[in-house]
Amino acid sequence: MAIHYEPLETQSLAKQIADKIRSAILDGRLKVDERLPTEEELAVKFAVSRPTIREALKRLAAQNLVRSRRGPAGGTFIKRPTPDELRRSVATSATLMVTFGEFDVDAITEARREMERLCLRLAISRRNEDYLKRMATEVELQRSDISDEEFCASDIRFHQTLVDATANPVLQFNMVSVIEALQPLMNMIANRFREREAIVEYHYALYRAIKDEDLEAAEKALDDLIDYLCVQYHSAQRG
Amino acid sequence: MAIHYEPLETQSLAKQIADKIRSAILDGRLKVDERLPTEEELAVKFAVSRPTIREALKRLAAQNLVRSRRGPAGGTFIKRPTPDELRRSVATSATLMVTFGEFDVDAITEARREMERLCLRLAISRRNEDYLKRMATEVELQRSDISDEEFCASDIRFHQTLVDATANPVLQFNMVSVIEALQPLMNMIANRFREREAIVEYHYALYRAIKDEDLEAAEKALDDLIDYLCVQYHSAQRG
DNA sequence: TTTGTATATTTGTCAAACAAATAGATAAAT
DNA sequence: ATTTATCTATTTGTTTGACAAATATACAAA
Repeated sequence: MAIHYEPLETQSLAKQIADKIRSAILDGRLKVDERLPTEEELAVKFAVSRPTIREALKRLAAQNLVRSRRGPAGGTFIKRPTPDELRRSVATSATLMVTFGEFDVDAITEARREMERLCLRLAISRRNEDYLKRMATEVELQRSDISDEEFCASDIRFHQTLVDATANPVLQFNMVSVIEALQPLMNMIANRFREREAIVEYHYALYRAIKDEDLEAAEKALDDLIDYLCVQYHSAQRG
Repeated sequence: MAIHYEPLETQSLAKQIADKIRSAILDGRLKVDERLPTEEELAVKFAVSRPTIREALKRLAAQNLVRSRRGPAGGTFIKRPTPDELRRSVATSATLMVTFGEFDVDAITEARREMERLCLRLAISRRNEDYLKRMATEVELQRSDISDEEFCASDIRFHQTLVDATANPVLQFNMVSVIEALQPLMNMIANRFREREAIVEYHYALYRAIKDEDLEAAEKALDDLIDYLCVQYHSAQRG
């Protein structure tokens, strides 16, 4: 019988130190804007050299958990990651899941259909002129003569606005990854004029339905849009 | 009028280098398992010192994008983050959003109610004995005499299993943050025996409804559970 | 054929120093 | 007296050079 030994994994000192400080931040033993000791002092405290301490701090900086400033009043401070940084981090994770094939197209479209439908319902029940105006602006833009990149960017903004209209930050946070995950597919089919035109019309139908507070029409427009994207995708796969 | 100058932000060399390599990874110019040049060579290539290169690589390591090994066949390799690492990263981001007050309890419960209801529908339509068995096991466990920590962990597993039953990896990925986000609230009320008992009964009702493919009963059980959590939370706030 | 050993390579760590930014104190000029 | 310039101390940013530790490869010995 094969004996399974412990990983024994002697991790690098820098990683161990980074993990210690991170958990101190996450469970509140270190508070936001608090100043860490200087790198020199940390080196003494952890009995390692300054470069090792720096590697640890850079790991934390990569996760937006600390920031550093030079000078006498400088140092390394506990930082509160901004919502935008956290959203961006989630979006990156979602993109990696897609590029490494963890999400198949069917799963992505199903999730998006279900979740965006849900957002639709809430958006209509909280109908708000401001968001409607922003959606109309994006549709206008998409009808005009813009580049494929601008079209894709506008597409993202259109759907994100729809999600923002739910007035629910948790849904907004989660939809980032779903919208982002579908983007490669959008890019693929956005460079054909006919496809773009069709998509804009679905967007307009969606906008109108929300404006009229017509849930049924809105759900149909969303279904049609996603069905259309699926068909286009599968035909592109064959062709 | 105050003039707003550009940030002018001269970022550290290590950060610039890390960002360059990261974008090369993300848009596929560097492929998984590919070996980067040695730290020495990178130092020459970017015209900086080795510690600076190392700080850059450690930033990437913190994001699970590279791994390093010592020795002749060692070096720094492009790594594909595992789904679990990415989920953990999302969970951490969600936790930070909660602890920094970006999500209020109403938004969290609304999102969870809506999204878990959606998962419920899919889970029933894809009813699977394996997942049902796992849910039953968790309910049994929750009925037994376990610590509060174990109870909370089991609660997470119960709901995660429900989500897994949708067989949709995108939903699974997203629900991590919603389930995680509600956890502080769970912890708060899990240390009272009566509350625990009530929660288990809702879990059991949920399990039974899915087993019987009774969507209506399942939605009611979920609603009741979340309503109960809300009531408990608000009474705890007052008390 | 197996086992041990040397060797080269590469990351991990350390030590000491200088560069650059910057807050605060001090001196100079108006 | 108030502003401006300069100095100084402090802290992160970066460099250099070195040694330690791990490990794949080749080679020698049993």
